[in-house]
Amino acid sequence: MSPTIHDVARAAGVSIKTVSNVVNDNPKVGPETRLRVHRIIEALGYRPNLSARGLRSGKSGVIGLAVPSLRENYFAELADSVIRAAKKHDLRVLIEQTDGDRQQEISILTGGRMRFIDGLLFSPAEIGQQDVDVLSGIEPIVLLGERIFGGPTDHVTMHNTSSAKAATEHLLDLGRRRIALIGASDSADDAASSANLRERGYHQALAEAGIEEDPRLVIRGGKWTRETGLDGVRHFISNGIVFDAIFALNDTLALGALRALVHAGLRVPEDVALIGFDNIDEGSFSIPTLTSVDPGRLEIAETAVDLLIERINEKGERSAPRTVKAAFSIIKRESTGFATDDAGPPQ
Amino acid sequence: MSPTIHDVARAAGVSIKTVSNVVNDNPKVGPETRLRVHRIIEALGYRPNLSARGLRSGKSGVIGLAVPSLRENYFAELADSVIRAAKKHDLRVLIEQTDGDRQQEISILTGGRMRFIDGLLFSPAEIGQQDVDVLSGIEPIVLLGERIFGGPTDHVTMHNTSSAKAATEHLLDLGRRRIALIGASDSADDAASSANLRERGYHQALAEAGIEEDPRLVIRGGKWTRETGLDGVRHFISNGIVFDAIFALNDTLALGALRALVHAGLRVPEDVALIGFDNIDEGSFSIPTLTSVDPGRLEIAETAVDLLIERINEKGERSAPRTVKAAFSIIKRESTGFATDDAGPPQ
DNA sequence: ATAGCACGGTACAACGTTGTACCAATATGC
DNA sequence: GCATATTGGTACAACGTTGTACCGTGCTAT
Repeated sequence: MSPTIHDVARAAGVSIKTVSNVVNDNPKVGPETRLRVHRIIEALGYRPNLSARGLRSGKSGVIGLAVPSLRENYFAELADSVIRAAKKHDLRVLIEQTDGDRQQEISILTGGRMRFIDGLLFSPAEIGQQDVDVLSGIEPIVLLGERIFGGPTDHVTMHNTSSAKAATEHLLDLGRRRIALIGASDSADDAASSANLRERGYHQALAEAGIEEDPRLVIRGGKWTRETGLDGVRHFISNGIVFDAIFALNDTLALGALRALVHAGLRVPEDVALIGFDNIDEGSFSIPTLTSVDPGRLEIAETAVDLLIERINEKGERSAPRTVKAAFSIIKRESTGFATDDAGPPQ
Repeated sequence: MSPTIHDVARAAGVSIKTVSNVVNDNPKVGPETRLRVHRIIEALGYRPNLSARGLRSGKSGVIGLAVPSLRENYFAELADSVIRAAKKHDLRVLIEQTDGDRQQEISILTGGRMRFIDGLLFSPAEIGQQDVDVLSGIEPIVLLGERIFGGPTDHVTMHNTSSAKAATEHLLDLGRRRIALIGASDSADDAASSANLRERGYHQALAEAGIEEDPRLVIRGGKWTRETGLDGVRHFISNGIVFDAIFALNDTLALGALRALVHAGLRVPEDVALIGFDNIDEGSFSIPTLTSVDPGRLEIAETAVDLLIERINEKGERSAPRTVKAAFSIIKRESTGFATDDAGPPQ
């Protein structure tokens, strides 16, 4: 068995509390005692037992991150950013995957699977406004992304509508007029879903430009996968629907669409300009490179961790929930005609 | 505060042990008592405190996974597979990133940062044979990938050499004779590194085919990133080195190379056939889709979790370390001339 | 009738830590 | 020279669980 604080205390001829004080840099211990204890700790290879510490202090030093799947690039990159942000505060991250499944999402929130984490960063995919009550659990939660507004928890999100509007305007600036939208929701119910928020920006931009919309240009339904993007373009082509630009509601859709465009012999950006959303790493290496909305992933991760830590350390009354929106930007690359000679690494 | 086992016991009029027995499906409790306790648990929303349980049982139900970075697709996908495999055994996964940095790798192994995990899956990038001693820590460790052989721990790996040989043979079968290698190591010291093992397979295949090698076709040094792949191809072109195929030692390198090839107006696979290694998701959506060596990621993850669990449950003497190699296969796609009409999702 | 036993349950200690309360010795103030 | 801080330390309880040992009741087998 690994040595405990008792073993160290015995070997050093002091009380266990003194060892504890040394370990925690508690001032109440003289310099030479401190040195002696440190030496014994080193010699024995003592490491505090985090379960015991967690039990005693009520903190484990671990936060949870629940995302649909790490196989979706955006979430892998988000997880990377979260782990880095957490590390700065000496926190570790436990990752759960929900597969975008409502049952699994709820089970994580209620199941107590994560009982010893100090707090949870939760990126919901399916649960929405109607599930607000399951969020009022005990542990601090910070929500990432959309779907639940006015809930009882902090919320870090992005400028979905205005950035989507900016993306559409970028295509309009290129002179495109028949701009397709891929990845729209097939249900208007959940007005706060990413899909519906972003779609709103699309409509706003077109309206302000005085463009008459063709509803056939909007592909609804389907998961935000490459298949959906690919099928969307195929649908346009096989039905003779003409388009000169595509706004895909995330990069994965855009990359799927890109594949179908190339396959069909359409040139990007000459025949069709293409813009995605998320600015995943892959977009700077696709052929052509992909113009995309950068939703501020790094800022989202860092803000979320900061908010969560505040909640964890909050004593007494829980203060009112806050919502933070990260700054966005449009990253212009080859798929809308902007040369990126050197396909450099993303930030 | 959340309710404890004591609250439940008081409300149900039983002892805390009985509640514990109910929670753990211990048989020593009558049906109606069990029902009553269950009801109270439900009503109070009681969830066992995992820190306390962990302290008492010496197990936390959490395993660690240390990888260079989730931003590298292979590791994101590996993490996904590990989380899924762990979930089947009701284990949770805590992820640490080492950034492929030797200091960070060592600090994870020695630092006790992960003190309350039951075991660690460790995917080393920098530490090697010379660091074998830091592995003989207390907690069970299973190594993923290469670099350390004959160490004191279990080891789940892949058929690096024979699969690399098969990859090269695949290119030879297409009639290619000037096969470039991208991603080779610039140090022959660490014979057990993935790079050197795979390179050996390349040489073996060429030798058996009776092909005289041109050392200029081997690009050494650089991280396994898209940039390195891209730079490799640029180097060939700008130096007038002729080649008709590329074996990239991982898919990221291959995708970088692909970008440079397209940029240079070379057709894949007509002018240059291309094969990668890892079979990451992205390869089935690149343009053209990427032929790759599938190293058996799923099998690796599941085997590793199984081995780790065995170690965790092992009592007394630690048995001899084992090494398992997963089965590989060559996934033939467009980059070596195999049509994949429908760019379907990977397994 | 009684030993034996299964059943359903309880009491208590222990896991390894840290907070609270306390204490002894030395230094400080007037 | 005596009260009073200050410093460096100790003892003990408590965090919430589960394993071990135990106990009472009622049933079965002799």
